[in-house]
Amino acid sequence: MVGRRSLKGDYCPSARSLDVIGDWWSLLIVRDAFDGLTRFGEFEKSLGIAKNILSDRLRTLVSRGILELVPAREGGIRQEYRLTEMGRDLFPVMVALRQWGERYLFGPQEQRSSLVERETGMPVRLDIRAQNGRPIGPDDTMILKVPSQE
Amino acid sequence: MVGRRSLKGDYCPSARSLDVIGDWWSLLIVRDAFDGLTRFGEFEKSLGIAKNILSDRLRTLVSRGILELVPAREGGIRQEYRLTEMGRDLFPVMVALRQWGERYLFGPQEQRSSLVERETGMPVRLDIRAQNGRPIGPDDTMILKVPSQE
DNA sequence: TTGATTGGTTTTATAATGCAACTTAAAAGA
DNA sequence: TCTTTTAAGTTGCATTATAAAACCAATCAA
Repeated sequence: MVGRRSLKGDYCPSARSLDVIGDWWSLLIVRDAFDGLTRFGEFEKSLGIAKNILSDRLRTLVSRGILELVPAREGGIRQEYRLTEMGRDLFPVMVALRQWGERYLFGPQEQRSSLVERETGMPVRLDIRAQNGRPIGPDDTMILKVPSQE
Repeated sequence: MVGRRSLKGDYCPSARSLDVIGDWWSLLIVRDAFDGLTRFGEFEKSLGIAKNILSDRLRTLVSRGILELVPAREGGIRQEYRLTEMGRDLFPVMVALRQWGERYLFGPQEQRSSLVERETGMPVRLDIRAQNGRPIGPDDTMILKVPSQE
């Protein structure tokens, strides 16, 4: 590899997002962070990731504003990795990935973790709607490219 | 690398999804497919991806059921890559990535492509709701792990 | 039927990844 | 206080994935 082309300058927001969080590990770390993990060792154990890679990914996620390094809390913890607002706003991405995986990557009887509303225990729903609230699919939409890109 | 650990057996649907589409290129190819691209050369030109990598990714996406290889359409086209239903169902993932990128990865005046409803030209909205329709965020939810995982 | 285009494969170089061993500093224990 | 343990990395090396470019075969246009 001579160096991956950056998509920072791409006019497509999806492309820029993937440029920032589109590698193998970053979203898995974010998933674990949503799940309440905060410490280096917790991520390491949960993901089975090599220490140097985890170190690099955490550093990158912090530098990009998705995680922040909180110096300490109580009881001897040195530092914690916590989701920033930017990181928490990846919630819809995680939910969308989860829904797709549930539908296509599990057998009918297969056990899976599930995301539920805290109060009711009912599953969470994600849907795409037009401004008027009507649910829509890909065929109801189109991409407006920026002029210079055409 | 000695071979990335597969997450096929993970109980978390997000993890399995990332195992399938979590590499650098796959979702970019899917994005282009949503945008109407179907031919090898179109993807190559749009993404600036090396041919061997594109070839490998397309083969993988087909083998996983996200794209399908349609033999021909009209006028001597050899073959086309088209989204399957499984692939089209990645739409919410793409929209979620797009919304996040729009919010955090563009300057206020910066040009960007936008996803709009075809009929009205109005932007598309994505939201997460409880079963009763109330919009909710990450703090309103929790993960139910499978028993054996605990 | 010749030349160009499409859709790849092969080859080779380099960057990313993973593993294991090592380091450092803080926490816990005696 | 001094030692031991643990957490959180860093470093070095082997391996794999990726990229670029050259090559190749089947179409397609003329």
